[in-house]
Amino acid sequence: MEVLVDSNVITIYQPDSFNIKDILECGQIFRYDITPAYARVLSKDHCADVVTDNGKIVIHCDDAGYFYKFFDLNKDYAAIKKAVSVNPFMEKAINYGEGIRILKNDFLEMLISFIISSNNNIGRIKRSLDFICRECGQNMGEYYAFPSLEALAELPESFFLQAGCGYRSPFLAETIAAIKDKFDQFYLDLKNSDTNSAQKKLTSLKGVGEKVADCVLLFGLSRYDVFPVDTWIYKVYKENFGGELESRKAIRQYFLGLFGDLSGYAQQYLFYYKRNLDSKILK
DNA sequence: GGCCAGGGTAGAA
DNA sequence: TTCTACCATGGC
Repeated sequence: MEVLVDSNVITIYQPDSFNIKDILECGQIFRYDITPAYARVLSKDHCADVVTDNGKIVIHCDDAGYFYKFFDLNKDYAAIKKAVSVNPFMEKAINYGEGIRILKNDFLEMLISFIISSNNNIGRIKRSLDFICRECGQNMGEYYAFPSLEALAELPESFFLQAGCGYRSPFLAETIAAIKDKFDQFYLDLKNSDTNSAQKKLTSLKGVGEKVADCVLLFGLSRYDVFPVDTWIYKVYKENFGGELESRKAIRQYFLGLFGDLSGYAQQYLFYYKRNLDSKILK
């Protein structure tokens, strides 16, 4: 595909592996609106409007450099698909989610979002995050930014309860308090750590277990040698990979052995396909 | 009205 | 180290 980048517009001619519906609805992002005609995507304090016409994709945004990276446009997804297409089920999953790209999203936003995600559903996660941004994020005119860490640190636990975060509210308040004065160093530490020790550092935060840490690593730190095991992955392992393992940790290791450094991509195809298949969401 | 959702924590075994 | 009970909340 050919990508043209202007200051506020990105144009993709003959797109390959880019379908905005697949990208937004595969569970990696919670702040977006989508209609058949167009989609609005929010990340940190940025906003992009995506329209598809005649097989050409046009992205109007506030910072084309940010969204060129965000949409991972400098990557060959055809090669990734070929590599993770290890069996007929994977072929079907990849065919279903052919337009998926793993977004390079904001680390802090991913950390907060996936703490909220635990034992929760995507609809409620979206509503909680929307409330938090509307009440606490900067008003950008047509949308609200994700709140700064300083703004988040001002919020009492009761605010998160009001946002519908339930029993995760004290986890959020505690984790925000723990990182607020050392965020830059914490972030640099993670960037400079191998994936296993980065996961350990993340799980030391309240509300962050192995699965949430894997999601933060995948979507917020561009680590692809991870494999978040949620309820859908557990199901697809049991029902479609003939799995006899029981623990999430063992299932994670099984898939890491299968997909290696491309595990994160494979996981997204599986999650999206299985969830939509079982929920009878047709394309 | 019980089950489920992009699970994690604390305490017991 | 692994197992269990419990955790808010809304949609179905």
